Amino acid sequence: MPRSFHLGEFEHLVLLVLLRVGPWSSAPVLIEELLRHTLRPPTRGAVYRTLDRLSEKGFVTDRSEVGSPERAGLPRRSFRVAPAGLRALKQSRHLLLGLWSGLEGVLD
Amino acid sequence: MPRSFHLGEFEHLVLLVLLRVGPWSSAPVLIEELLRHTLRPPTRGAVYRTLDRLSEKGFVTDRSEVGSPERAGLPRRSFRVAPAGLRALKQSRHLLLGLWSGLEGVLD
DNA sequence: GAGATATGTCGTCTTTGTATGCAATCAGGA
DNA sequence: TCCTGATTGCATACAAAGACGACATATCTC
Repeated sequence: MPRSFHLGEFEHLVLLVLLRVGPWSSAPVLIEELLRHTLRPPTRGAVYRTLDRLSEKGFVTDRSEVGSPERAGLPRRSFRVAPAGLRALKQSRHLLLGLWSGLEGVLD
Repeated sequence: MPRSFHLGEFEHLVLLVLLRVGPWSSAPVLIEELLRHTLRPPTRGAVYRTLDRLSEKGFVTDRSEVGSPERAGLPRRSFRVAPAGLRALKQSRHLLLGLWSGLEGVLD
């Protein structure tokens, strides 16, 4: 997939979930949302790795907040979908919608 | 993703395309259809490997026809989506539709 | 402090994705 | 019939993605 922008399956999910929960969310929040939608509980390691990769690709922007102990358990790292990430999401969506078109009956 | 049924990104595409082109299609036909929908030209090797894996997982059924030289260049191996494959496709679709819901404006 | 809980990192392994190249098959013409 | 080139199937090798689990660090409560 060296073709620059192809999202892996899990990368796709993580990116989508990040878009849902909103800008500057932390990994635990993403994990919680993932759990709500899929039944599989992803390990934190998997999520962080994926976020790293998405970050390297420029699909998400991340920032670390060191000195803001506002509330209990405040995360140090938060993420948001970058423009390129949004583009990739749109692209995947269009592709799938196109492939599904005409199969509505078969696929429920 | 050892979780039995998770489709990889490309596996998903190949399975979907197989569903589109119809039961007992050959790899070249799938490749052609893939080209029509995605802009990336997958190599034959990639498609065959993916079909092998889908077959191992029970998502596609394949058969080899040896003695049917009906027409020019008739393929020897053809594939169809197995029930488990259809289930996996439905599942992926439901998941994505769920994650997209509410984001229509953002994702076009 | 001390213990419990929450958060982030990393090494390692398995699974997927991709490219390359060889072997077999087949069509069509010399 | 025997080349020749195109098509098809597959093995091999390797890169990227996904997953797990152990470890480290922080934070809260007491």
